[in-house]
Amino acid sequence: MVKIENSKRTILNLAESLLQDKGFNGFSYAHIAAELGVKNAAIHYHFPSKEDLGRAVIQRYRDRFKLWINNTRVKDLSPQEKLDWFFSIYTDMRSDKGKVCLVGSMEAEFNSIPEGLQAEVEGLHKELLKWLEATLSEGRETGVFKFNGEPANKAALILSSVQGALQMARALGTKKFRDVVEQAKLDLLV
Amino acid sequence: MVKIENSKRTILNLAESLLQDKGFNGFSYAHIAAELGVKNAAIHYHFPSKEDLGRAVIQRYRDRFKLWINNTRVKDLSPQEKLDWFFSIYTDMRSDKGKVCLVGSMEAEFNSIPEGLQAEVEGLHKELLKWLEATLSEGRETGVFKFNGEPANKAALILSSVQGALQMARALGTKKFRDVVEQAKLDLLV
DNA sequence: TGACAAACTTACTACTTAGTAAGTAAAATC
DNA sequence: GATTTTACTTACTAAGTAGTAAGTTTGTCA
Repeated sequence: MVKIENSKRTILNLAESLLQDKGFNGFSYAHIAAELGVKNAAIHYHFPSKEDLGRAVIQRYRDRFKLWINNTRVKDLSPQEKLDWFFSIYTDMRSDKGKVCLVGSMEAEFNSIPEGLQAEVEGLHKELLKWLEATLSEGRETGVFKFNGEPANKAALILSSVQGALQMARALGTKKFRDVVEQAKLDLLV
Repeated sequence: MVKIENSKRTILNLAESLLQDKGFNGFSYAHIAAELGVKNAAIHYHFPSKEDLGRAVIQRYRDRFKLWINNTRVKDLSPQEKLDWFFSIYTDMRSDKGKVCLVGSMEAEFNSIPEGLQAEVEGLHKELLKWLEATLSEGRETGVFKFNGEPANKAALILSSVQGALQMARALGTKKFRDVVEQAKLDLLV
């Protein structure tokens, strides 16, 4: 008997990775089991249904994001540094086997995933937007960012564009992703 | 015996719709057959493999886009009108049962679709970008658009953002999609 | 030391998947 | 009018899917 927490965490890690690589309909319990060297039923023991597994992955992601943004390491950064940190999350995904944003992956397949997952995705997306909006707002007030319109709309545009850019990079290469990030920064220049 | 062209076209219409609704891994030959009131094998008669069907959908989409942009209806428009026409394509997708961009849908599942499809998606994405870049270039030269940096990068950002915004709208509603489009226009204002 | 519970395996079910081979009815072509 | 071609249906196959029930091993704790 190995430690509970390790098995469960390893499954979540693999599921998260597969979600961002192949999509929810693109991986199966058999893939996870094979990779871990266990049987299918072992995965069902920890996560009875695929919906349970998907929900757990997103819930963990949400918790992690909340922890990050409330950590002084991020909280005390300047708006520009906060934005750079934000972009670096996506740059890291691109570097990590060309993964895409969890939210984008699930929203592309939104109408063929369980409802419980849809609700979880909605929650995560709102949290990402809210933080980005606050960061853009703070940056404009302190005069380091410049843009027209509502911070909420600018946040929606920037988040959509990095989400889309990670997908674009799969067909057109990493350079295209970097171009989008650079353009997004350029469009905030005072 | 019904007409060849009608059957084939009906299958393509349904497949395109399902691709933009559920994703490549989210629909099956059985779905199409049931909807059309025929048997599975009838679909295989027209498109031997699912890869053949997917390729045909994207090839038709590429042909359609080429026809549109070379038609005087679009070719003779002003840069602003061209951009509005471009955005209207995506607005129409959103109105049509919350569909997403074909390219975004396939790129989200890129690593779990056949290689022949990947190549076709790459081609389509390049064509979309090329046209948008030319339109932005023309608009900046004639003084109706204003932006920093390369037109190619601005095109990549705008295309990524509408692609991402259609996905975002599935979780957060149509208003969010419209907000992104308005912000994109605002960011081009002279 | 014995009961219990955690973390599995074995062995399975019911269903869906893409894909095929052989047959059939009707339309088009010679 | 006979032959061929088109557009299917019928009837499969082999593989993969999520999920379950019952048994087994192994560590923990009273």
